[in-house]
Amino acid sequence: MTPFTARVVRLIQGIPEGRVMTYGQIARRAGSPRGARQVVRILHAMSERHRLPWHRVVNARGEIAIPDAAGREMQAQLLRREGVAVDAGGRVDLARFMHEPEWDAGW
DNA sequence: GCCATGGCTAGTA
DNA sequence: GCCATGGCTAGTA
Repeated sequence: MTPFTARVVRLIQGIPEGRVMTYGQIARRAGSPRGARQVVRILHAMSERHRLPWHRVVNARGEIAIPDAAGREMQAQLLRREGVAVDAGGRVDLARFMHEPEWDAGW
């Protein structure tokens, strides 16, 4: 695991219940302002092994961005279960639910 | 080294 | 257009 990957993992692990972060926001906090797509990759590769709350990551517009319908539905359920309002279009109000970590992953 | 990958995104038209 | 990875390949040693 590279240092960048480790920082991304820690940031995602630090998202509390009932809050979300965006791909780009995580990339910025991990020191790679335009690395949003790397966050996608890491989510795929590391979610299981590192017990990442993958469902707390949405795109810059607050939308659930999983390709297949079943996955989108599952993410919406997981979020609602912890108190995040997801509208019919699969959108979350970032003004209400976005998590801003106190710390930038140390680098 | 090269190249595909990927659930993106800032900022035009 | 961006860019960090992993896998594969040509082509040296």
